Amino acid sequence: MDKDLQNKLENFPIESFQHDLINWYLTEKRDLPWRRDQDPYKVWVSEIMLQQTRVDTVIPYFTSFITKFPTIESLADANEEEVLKAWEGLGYYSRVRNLQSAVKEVKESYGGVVPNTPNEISKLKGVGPYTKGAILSIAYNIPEPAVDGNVMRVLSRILSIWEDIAKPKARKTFEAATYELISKEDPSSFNQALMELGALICTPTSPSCLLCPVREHCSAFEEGVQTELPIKSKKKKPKPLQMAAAVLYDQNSNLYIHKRPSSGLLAKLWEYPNVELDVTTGKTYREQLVDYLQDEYDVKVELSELAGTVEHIFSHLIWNISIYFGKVKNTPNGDLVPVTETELSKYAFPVSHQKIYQIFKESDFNV
DNA sequence: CACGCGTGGCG
DNA sequence: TCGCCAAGCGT
Repeated sequence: MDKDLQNKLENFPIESFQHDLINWYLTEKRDLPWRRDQDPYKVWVSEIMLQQTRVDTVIPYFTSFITKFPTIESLADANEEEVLKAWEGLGYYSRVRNLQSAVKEVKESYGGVVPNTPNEISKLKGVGPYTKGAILSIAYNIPEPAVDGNVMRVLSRILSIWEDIAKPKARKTFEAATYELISKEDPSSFNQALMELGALICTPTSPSCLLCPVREHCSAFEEGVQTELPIKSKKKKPKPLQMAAAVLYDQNSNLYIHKRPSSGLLAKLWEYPNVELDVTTGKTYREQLVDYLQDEYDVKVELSELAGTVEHIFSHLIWNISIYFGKVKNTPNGDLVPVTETELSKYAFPVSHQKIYQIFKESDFNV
């Protein structure tokens, strides 16, 4: 461990800090659906959903997901399409594909019981250092660090750690500190309390230090630098791409959709056929889309004029999608699947493609 | 290590 | 309007 940090921890009133933090948590913690019991499966599902996702967003998804898949076994045996549908709109879809894969592994190799050792649980797909510590501490009361963005922010202030928390190696520093600070009597409450404090009091831009149960232990507050911490380097801007998408239909009122590849962006989700446009050619977007539909799906179409646009912002890129409608003139190849509008609700789409369908539905375009 | 990987909310 | 997210993980 860093010598300076070691020095800070030696002079830190650990027991008093634990006591003040945990007592605050036990009094003030929110009544969240995944805190009703310590079922390791439910703790696991909640931790995966909460990765990079707000509590308010997760709550309805968690409730309905647990209703649909109440146990390890039910999720392991579930149809993949149905599982993706339950995640539709939550984002980071590899989370749920990895979760189902890991749950199958638990069913087959661990008798359906979530393992309770760091080694075994780390081998499960989608369970990284944070989720490992969260499940072990919250479900099994094992004193392992669960270092997320909240914990790094809170501890960077408490201990005045000026390390860039955007760098992967910073997590090591905070794990080392947490090993020293964590309550051996109640590691579950301790870890959750750090995160709860980060969510409710020790917030990123304007922390409520006057309400903080541990401000007398906080180095940054003492120095008046709480808003300078944590140090976090900037991410780079997403790169904009021009896209065109087609809502295709036939004389039987079928719509034509395509399943995305099993890896990469929005893997295994469904979409309306679309193509990235080359803005350097002389061809119009509409012409490029017609050519693409012919080349990719062997389909001839009668395409409308521009019907609308949809923007889809990812963390690393932006799709600017121009929307067209089109009647198919022949039967497309098997990569384009005809479905009725009723059947659409069984397929999981990214939000941008739900918006594309909305534009189609709300238009006065007659199918 | 750097980057790919979603989405909706907020100051 | 727009940057910055919010309980990260896989490669």
